[in-house]
Amino acid sequence: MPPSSATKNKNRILPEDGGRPALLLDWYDRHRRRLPWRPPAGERADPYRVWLSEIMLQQTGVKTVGPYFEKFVARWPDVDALGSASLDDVLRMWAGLGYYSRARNLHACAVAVRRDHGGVFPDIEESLRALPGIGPYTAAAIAAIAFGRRTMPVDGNIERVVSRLFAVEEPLPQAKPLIQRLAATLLGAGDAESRAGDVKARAGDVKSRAGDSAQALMDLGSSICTPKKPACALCPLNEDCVSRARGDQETFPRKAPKKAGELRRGAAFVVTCGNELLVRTRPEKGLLGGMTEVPTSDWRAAQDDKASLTQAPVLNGVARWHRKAGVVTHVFTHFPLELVVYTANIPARGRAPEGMRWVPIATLKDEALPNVMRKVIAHGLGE
DNA sequence: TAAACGTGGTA
DNA sequence: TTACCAAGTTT
Repeated sequence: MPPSSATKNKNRILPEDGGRPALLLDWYDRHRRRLPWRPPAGERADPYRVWLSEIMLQQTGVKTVGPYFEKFVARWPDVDALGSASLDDVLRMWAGLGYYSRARNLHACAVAVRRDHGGVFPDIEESLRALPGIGPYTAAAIAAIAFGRRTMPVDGNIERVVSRLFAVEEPLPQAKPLIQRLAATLLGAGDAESRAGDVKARAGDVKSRAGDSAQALMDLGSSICTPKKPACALCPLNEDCVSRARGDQETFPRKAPKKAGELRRGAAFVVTCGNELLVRTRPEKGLLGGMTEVPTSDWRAAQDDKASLTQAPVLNGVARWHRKAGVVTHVFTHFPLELVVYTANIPARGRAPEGMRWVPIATLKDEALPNVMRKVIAHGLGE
């Protein structure tokens, strides 16, 4: 149970919400970060930019996203432009950012907004939630930040802030519904007259400053209420924080440790002919879906180099494989990978094997190459 | 419901 | 260095 502010301080009459929403917004007005997708204080955010940034920011740091966001809005200034682009162009621009299903869903979402919503983002959480790549968090974030709807998106930052503020003992992810309810208490009251679906609701929605409240919690989580060594002395909610009062704030949120994935091994084949490289496109679904790669063997926990070599592409029997010294290592979310690299330089560039193609090495930077493949190619082409 | 899904930063 | 974390969604 959250502490009752009324009982906490008997000498003051506090609002039902304990005054936390006001403290939070006051802090935000003084400390809000300037970010590429944020308009100046007080200005309405562009739904397209909010959506694009929210998709990119899923499990991805602000610093990493910055340059990608700028590239995207420069090339595709609105959702209509993005929906008119080819999926391949979008994947190429996304290469290196990771979680590539996001790029596919991004494109599919832009197409759907054009086709089903007249090129305008719906301003209702439920309709947003129905679009590709938009889950519960992102729907609430867009509704609150771009449209002023009175709803509270809950991301990893807010889970941490709220679980500490109220000392939520239930572990994640079971605690999500409880944290969602507690987080919503940090929204301003809005207009008592407002009702969902009512035209008047907009006035109440805007009054609650839901978007600013959510972003305030996220800024708080990233700069003050950090995972380790939180700067509680600077926190606008510190007097209200249950875990801080007990001194065990760093132990929240409660979470079961996750098991590490098993190392997988395989071989990658860097085949050149003059200034061209042999590549192929991965299947649409699954790991690195739709991205470009050099041919590789399977990646398995129990894989030896000899078995890998038997899976080399067949190049009219002319290929002389050279085992490159060392290995390329890469860590995915759910398993680490170790690839040995074989190279071959063939004299005459015959037809590429089934499902593969030759690309000029000079244009590789324009390919939809995930970072693991950039590492492999750099290793194979290096000294 | 739990596992799949990238990459880079931080301690 | 290992381990965790980052504005989660999909299946």
